[in-house]
Amino acid sequence: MLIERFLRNKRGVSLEGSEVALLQQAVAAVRHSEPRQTIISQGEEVSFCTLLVDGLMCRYIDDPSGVRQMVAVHVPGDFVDLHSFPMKELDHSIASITQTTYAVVPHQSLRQVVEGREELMRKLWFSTLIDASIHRAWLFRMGRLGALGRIAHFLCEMNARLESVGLSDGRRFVLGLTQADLAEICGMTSVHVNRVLRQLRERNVCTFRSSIVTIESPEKMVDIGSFDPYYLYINPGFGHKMA
Amino acid sequence: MLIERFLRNKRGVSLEGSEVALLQQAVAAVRHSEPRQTIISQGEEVSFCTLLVDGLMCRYIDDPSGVRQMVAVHVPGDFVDLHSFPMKELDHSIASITQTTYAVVPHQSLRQVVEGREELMRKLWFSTLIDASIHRAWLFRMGRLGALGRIAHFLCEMNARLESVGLSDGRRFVLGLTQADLAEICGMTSVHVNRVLRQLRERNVCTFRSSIVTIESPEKMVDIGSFDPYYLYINPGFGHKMA
DNA sequence: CGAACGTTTGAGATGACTCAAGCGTTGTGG
DNA sequence: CCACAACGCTTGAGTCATCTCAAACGTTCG
Repeated sequence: MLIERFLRNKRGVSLEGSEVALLQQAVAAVRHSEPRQTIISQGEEVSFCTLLVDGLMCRYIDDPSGVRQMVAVHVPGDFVDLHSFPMKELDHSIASITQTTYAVVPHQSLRQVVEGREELMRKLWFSTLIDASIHRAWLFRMGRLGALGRIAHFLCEMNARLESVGLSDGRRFVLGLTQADLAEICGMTSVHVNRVLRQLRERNVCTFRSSIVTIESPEKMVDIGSFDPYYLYINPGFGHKMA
Repeated sequence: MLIERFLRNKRGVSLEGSEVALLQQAVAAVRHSEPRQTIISQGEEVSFCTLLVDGLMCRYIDDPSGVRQMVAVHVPGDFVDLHSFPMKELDHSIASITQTTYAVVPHQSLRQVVEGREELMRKLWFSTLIDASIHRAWLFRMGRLGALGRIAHFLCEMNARLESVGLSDGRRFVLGLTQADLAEICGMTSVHVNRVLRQLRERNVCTFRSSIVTIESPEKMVDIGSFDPYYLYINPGFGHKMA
């Protein structure tokens, strides 16, 4: 069940059994990566897409001076670079953060799968647009929130996204990021990330220790981060998914 | 020729004459707006897309406290909310900045147009992915550049995008934004935007007066803004488009 | 045990913000 | 045709958030 998490619990879209089967068949290989490996470099021409099955990946742009800015973090079930299917080349790089397992789906196979299936193509398109929506929320975060708000907003997002694929209980989850990673995500220095995390801890809002995030006060978190999960297009009823 | 600028000079994609005609026929109405009008509000269910023909529009997210963060600026030829076609609802609002002319394209018509035309659908998809790519560049801008760099980067982007649709000569263009708009785009205050613009002027890099931007030193601009236009997916050979 | 890595803390520098006031231009009504 | 309101731009002074540089600490792993 490599792709069972893909588009799971997303509002406005839902894969049918036959579509899941088709995508499953399009998987050419399953691979593993060590932490902190570059999977695809900016500008490379790519002929396949990467579906993250386990672990965390990120997408980043580097500065001429060598500092990176992460532009996306991916959780299991994300089609990390589905946009390479229509685009062929990427404007950024992709790397693993933790150890990962991922499925490789050749563009060629995708082309066959969507042939004559506009509805499925629309769903794939939709999936890339959620990524764009997340980009916009990140822009809001960077533009309008201070350091405390940025970290809180990001952790709220991770909580919501992981919960929707069954990897958070809504308050506690494993997040294999370092403080330096958080800095690259939120556009700040790791020193300042450290101070902000301490504040969240001292205010009994949230703790982040050895890769485990515990949200003590979801209300305060949401408030500090001005977080509204609307942009994630998560089905509000996803808790009752078996109904 | 309402849509003649759409996807013009973009690398990796090019509309055929028949496709242009089809899209043209899908236009249900042409409308005008005054400056500073909300066109679509966040959360609204939409049944049509907006193709900007003339003027500037923006997309923004507002803060609970009422401050806006712009997440996109659109120039003529942009399909402002093509993503509403697969998504149906928007996670942000859309507003005009200047007076605008835009074409209204019902989702229904688009559905008919793409039916059985996967290649055209792929091109539309591509177009929404360029927006996502621009979002990522904005994230880089916000996360890694200081105030001076942010303004320079943004003006470089506008220059490149406007040039690709014939609205900049490569150094000089009309940009109907106020300093307060620039602040909302770059995540800073308008007071500070003002000081940064003065710096660019005093260093003979760029001037921005009464809606006219003049880039005196493209080299310095690119350098200050760490600008690499790769992410815009503009055809490098677009100057020779008639060849 | 030592190296490598991530975290923590401090002190000082600086970039960007806030508040506040003045200026210039444009458009409108008397 | 003038006066004034509205809006956007400009500038100054003081404050605060975040960064930089630097050092020390803890843990993990070979």
